Parts: sequence; C-alpha cells; structure tokens
Amino acid sequence: MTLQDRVHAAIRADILAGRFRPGQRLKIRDLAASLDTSPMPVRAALQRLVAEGALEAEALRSVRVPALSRAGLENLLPVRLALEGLAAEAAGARIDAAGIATLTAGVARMDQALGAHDFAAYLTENSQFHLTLYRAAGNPVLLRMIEQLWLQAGPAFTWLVTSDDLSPRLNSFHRDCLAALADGDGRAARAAIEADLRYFGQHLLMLLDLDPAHRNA
Amino acid sequence: MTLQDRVHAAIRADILAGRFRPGQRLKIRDLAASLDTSPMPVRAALQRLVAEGALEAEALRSVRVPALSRAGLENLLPVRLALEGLAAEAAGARIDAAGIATLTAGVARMDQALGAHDFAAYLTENSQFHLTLYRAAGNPVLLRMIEQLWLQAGPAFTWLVTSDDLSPRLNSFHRDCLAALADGDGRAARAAIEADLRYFGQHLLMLLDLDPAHRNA
DNA sequence: ATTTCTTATCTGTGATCACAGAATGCGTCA
DNA sequence: TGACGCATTCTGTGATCACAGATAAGAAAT
Repeated sequence: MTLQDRVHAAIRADILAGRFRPGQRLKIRDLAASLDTSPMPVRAALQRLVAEGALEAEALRSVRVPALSRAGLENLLPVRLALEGLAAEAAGARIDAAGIATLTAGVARMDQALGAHDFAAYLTENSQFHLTLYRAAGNPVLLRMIEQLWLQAGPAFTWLVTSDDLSPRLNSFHRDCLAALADGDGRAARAAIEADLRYFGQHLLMLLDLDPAHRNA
Repeated sequence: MTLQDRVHAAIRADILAGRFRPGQRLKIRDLAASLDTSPMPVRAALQRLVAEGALEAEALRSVRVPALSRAGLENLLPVRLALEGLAAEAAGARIDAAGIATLTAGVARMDQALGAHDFAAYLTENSQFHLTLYRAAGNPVLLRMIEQLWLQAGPAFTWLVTSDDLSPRLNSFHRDCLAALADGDGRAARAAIEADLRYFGQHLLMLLDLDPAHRNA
C-alpha cells in the first residue's frame, strides 16, 4: 500500500468521524505536517476525495468540507433510497446464514449502544450494519456508489446527531430487515431499509432546522 | 481552469470515444508527451479518473482501461435502472417546455443518425438526450452518480456497437419518454427509460458473447 | 474610526529529480 | 529448442523547488 493510500484513508476517517468542521478549508501543507509527510501524497489524497464527492474544490482554492444544507440532504435521500433499497433487495436473495448471524450481532451491539446512550458507538455500528448488508448484494459497482453516498452523508450524521436523538425506534427498522432476510423476502428487506433511511433522513432535516449554526448554505 | 482539468477532460473524452482499447495500460509519461505537458497534470488526471471509476488501478502499476466483462455489464444495469429511472421520473415533474423542445430536437437528430447508419453520431446524440433529461431532474447528487455510470459504461458502447446494431426500435423508447414528459407523467417516463436501458443492455450482453475478442475477463 | 489601496504572505499548481519495485529482454544452461 | 536467471529498462511514487493567483494584513487617506 502506498503512502497516498494511507493518507487518503486517514483523512477519509477524519471526515467520517467529524474531525473537520463543515465548511472548513483543508490546506495541503498543514495536513502534510500533521501527518509527517511531504505535501505530495496529501495533494493526491485530497484530489481523490474531491473526485469521490467527500470534499468540494473551487479552482485554485483550498478544498472544503461541504457545508451542511437542507438542499444537500434532500438531494441525497432519494438517491440513497434507490441505491440502498436496491442493494437490500438483492441481498435478500443472496445472503447466507453466516451473513445473517453477523448482522444479528450488529443489531445487538446497536441495542447496547442505545442503552448506553453512546451515539458515536451507535453510528459506527449502524454504518457497519448497512455496509455489511449491502456487501451481501454481491454487486461491486453498486457497493462503490453507496460508499460514496455515505462519505457525503457522514458529516451530517456526526455533526447533527447527539445522544438525545437516539431512540429505540431506530433499531426496530433493522430488526424488521433482519426478519425479512431470514424469510428470504427481499421486498420486505428493501421496505425496512427504506423506512429506516426515511425516518433517519427526516430526523436529520429537523435537526438541521433546529441548529442555527448549520442553518446556513 | 487548470492544466490538470484540461488533461482530465481530454483523457475522459478519449475513453468515452473509445480511443483506448479495453484492458490497455495508460502510462503517465506517454500521455504527457502526447499532450505536451509534464507528467504531473497527467498523474493527477489519471488518479482522478480512477477515483471516478473510469479507470482501474493496481498498486504500483500502470492504470488500465477496464476490460469488458459480462459480470461488469450485469452489475451496471440494475444500478443504471435505479438511478436513471429515478432521474427520469423526477424530470417528469420538473421539466419545462424549453427542455422538452431540446429533447425533441435530440430525438430528431437520432432519427437522422439511424437513417444514415452513423452509429458514432447516434451514440453521441443518445448520450446528450439522456444527460439532458437527467439534468432536468434538478438533483446534482444524482446527476453526478449517473455521469460516473456512463463513464464506466462508455467503452462498452463504443467497442461493441457497430452500424449493424442500429435499429429504429432504439429511438422508439425515447419517443415514448417524450410523450410521457409532455403529459407530465413521470411514472411513464421512468418506464420508457427503463425499457430503453434494458433493451440496449441486453443487446450489449449479446454482442459481448458474439465477439470473441472481448469474451475474456 | 472606517474604507481603500498596497504590499507581504499564503497556497495550490506545475516541473524536475531521485528512488524503488515491476516488467522486459537477453544470455546461459539443461 | 525450451526454460530459467540475471541485468537493464521502464514506470509509478515521493520530495523539493519555482511560480502565479489569491488572501490577508497593514498603512494611508478621508
């Protein structure tokens, strides 16, 4: 693995973990210093993240972490419904017992995180659950697109959600999905995932309106 | 616009026009020489195209134009149906008279290309028609994803389709779509686009099986 | 005190160089 | 004649330097 791959992974993780403020400008030399490399691999990593939609660039300016906006979230939701719904339905026809066991364990860990009001752990487990499910669809082209969507949606999760937003209802959709998968009912699995995304998406929009700091853009 | 943007656009156009053979390795210094620049902007452009899914990279090796494969095309089709179907339906609710006029002109040009058995012109116009339609959906996130899909599908079009594959039926789906848009019927527009993609997709798979040169991978 | 113009600094882009791993060609041996 | 091994060449990666456009800071004028 090359150095720019490691740098890319590091910055990508920082974005997903919300370690950069939405709207923040990322400077090549600063990141290079903090990662203890030359500017070169950082330059490549940032350009790659821009191409993946995780950052936005204007010509001859520093790249920016996209600001949260109602329009952005509203545009994202239907695409997520279409792609993640498709993946869930395909997974329903292909997932095996081992896969269902993995997902069941994930749901248990999400219950635990909800009980402990640990929203960081919940978000991590939630992401694991969804991506494991979509991987089971066995379509690399589809999986790649979905990962790009999550990268774009990541900052919204970590910057808007707090412990107060965790409700037991969140995990009920995952349970519905799991039941559908056990029945081999792809259509029901899709419906459960779509309900999950809709519920969470509406919640994010509400949080955005409540939070004056992010109401801009 | 920076130099690497121009280089990116140039190579991207070469890929879409089929000026690179599927499976071909692209070397930084060769492209730099033919584009009369230093290797630097070429390096950046190639990395960007890899991130966009237009090229594939293995670590420490030259990037490759993806080889055509049945699995690749089969994975692409359901994603295209989901995303382009969504965009067509959204466009049905938002497109205005000027947009419909633009699309109508495009259909006329496709008829002309079909009559002249000019498959290059047909493919260009076809791409214009679809992207114009999807732009009318007014969802930048969605449009971005669809453009990535077309970039991945491009080589399959230009390398498998010949004049002998042009049939008047191809344009009938576009006409159906146009009629649906005029009625403001998004559902019907989606159905027409999906039928178009399915028909053309099946045709590509058949051509792939017929062509021994591309049956590999 | 505020605005504006000028200057100094910052920052991304492009070029050149050095290096390491991969690929290729050639010679040797069975 | 064919296969193996070595050496040369090729090729991507990473670092350093030069430059131009943008940004920010400071000084002068109203």
